[in-house]
Amino acid sequence: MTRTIALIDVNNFYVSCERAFNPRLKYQPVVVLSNNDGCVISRSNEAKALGIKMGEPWFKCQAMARQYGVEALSSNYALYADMSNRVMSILADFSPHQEVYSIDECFLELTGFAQKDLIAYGQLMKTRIFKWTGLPVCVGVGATKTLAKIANNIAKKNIKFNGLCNLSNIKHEELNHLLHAMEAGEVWGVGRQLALKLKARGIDTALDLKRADPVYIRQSFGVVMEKIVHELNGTLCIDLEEVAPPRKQILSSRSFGDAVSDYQSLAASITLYMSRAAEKLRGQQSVASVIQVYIRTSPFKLDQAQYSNSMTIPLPTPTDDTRQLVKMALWALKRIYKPHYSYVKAGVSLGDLISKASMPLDFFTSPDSSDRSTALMRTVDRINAKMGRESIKLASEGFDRSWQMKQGNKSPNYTTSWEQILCVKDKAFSF
DNA sequence: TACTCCATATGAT
DNA sequence: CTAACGATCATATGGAGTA
Repeated sequence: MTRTIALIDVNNFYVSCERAFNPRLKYQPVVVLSNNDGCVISRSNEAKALGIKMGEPWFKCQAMARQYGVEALSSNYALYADMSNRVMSILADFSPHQEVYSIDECFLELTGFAQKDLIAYGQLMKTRIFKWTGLPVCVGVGATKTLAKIANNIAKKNIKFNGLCNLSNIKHEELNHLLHAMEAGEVWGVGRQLALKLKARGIDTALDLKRADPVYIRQSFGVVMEKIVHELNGTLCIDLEEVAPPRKQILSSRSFGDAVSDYQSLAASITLYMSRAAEKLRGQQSVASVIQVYIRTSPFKLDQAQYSNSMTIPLPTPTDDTRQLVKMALWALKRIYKPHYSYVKAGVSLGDLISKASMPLDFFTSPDSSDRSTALMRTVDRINAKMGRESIKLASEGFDRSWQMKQGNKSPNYTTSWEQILCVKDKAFSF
C-alpha cells in the first residue's frame, strides 16, 4: 500500500517562540543566538532578508545588525522545549502514529486519508497550532519521509503554497518539475560533501538523483544514498520511528563565557556537565560503561598556543551514579590538564550505554550498595525536579561561576516560571 | 581473512 | 572599552590491532 506521510515544521522556531510572547518583535528583524551568544541559530524572515546567514558568528554581523535594528536574543531552551511539547501534543491528536524528529518538527502517518481531505486536514493543523500556541507551521505531505521533507521545503519557500504542499497527489510531470528546480544538496541526507560528489558525477538536481541508477548509487555512495533514491521514487525505505530508541551516547559540553586557565574552574565545569549527563542517563534508565572527558583551547585564535586533549575511561562496572561518574571524570581531567593554556570549552560524554534493567550483577559490588546508590540518585533527581535544578549538587561544582556562558539578552521563562511571568507583568504594565 | 576497536568525517537540526 | 565562532545526536569509513 502506498503510504501518506506528513512533515510538520515550525517556521523559524526559536524566533517564533520569542515572538509569541513578545509582540514587539513581530515584523522586526530578529535573531536567536546559540549558547554563549556565539552564533546565529534562528532568524526571522526579515533577518534572512538582510543577508544574515545561519550559523554565522554573531560578532561578525553585529555591527551591520545594529545598523538595521536587528533584535538579538540569547537562546532560552526552557521556553523552546516547553513550546515544543505543546506543539507535539497538539499534533499527536491528528494521527495515532507520530515521530518527533526534532525540537520543531514531527512526522505524522496519514495513510488511508482520502486525497480530497488532506489539504483541509493540513490546514486544520496549521490553524489549530497557531491558535493554541501562536506558532506558525508549514505542512508537507508525500509518500515517503524524504518526499514529505521536500514538500515541506517547497511549502516554506513559495508563498503561493500557503504553507501547505501535498506531493502525494500531483502529476508525475509536475513533481518532476519541482524536483528539477531543487538542488540535490537540498535533499534530506545530502550534505555539502555528498552534494559535491554527486555534482562530480553529473547529478545536480533532486530530479537527477531521483533518476539515478540505484545500483550505481549504492556502489559509489553506499546504502544510505540508495535509500534516498528509492524514497525520491516513492518507495518507502525509512519508516517512522514512533518510540524514540534510548540514546547510545550522551554528551554534555559548553563553551566558557571567558577563557579559563585554572584547574578549579575546569573541575567545577566538568562536575556540572557530568551531573547533567548523569541525569539524562538515569532519565532513560541506562547505565554507562565508558566516559570521556575533554578540554580545548580556541581553534579560532591562531595566534595563541593550542592544546586539546581528551581521555576515555572504561568503567570497571557500568553505573549511573553521579558521584562515581564525577570522580572518574575528575581523575581524567587531572591527567589531561596542563596549566597556562586558555581553555574555551570543556565537555564529557557517556558511552556504551546499556539498559539498567539488563545490567548483570557485579561480583565486586553488593546488591545492597547498588540499591542504596539507586535510591539516593532517584531522591536527588526528584528534589531537583521539584525544587529547581542544583538544589542538591556535588560540592566540586563550586560556587564561583565566573566561567559560565554568556547570555546577555535572554527572555523570561514565560511558560515555566511563575516568578519570571510576574516580572513580565510588571514590565508590560509600566507605561 | 574477518572481525573489533577507534578516531575521524559527515549529516541533521 | 574590548573581544567576541554552538550543542547534541547518528552513522559511515578506513586503518590498526586481534582472533
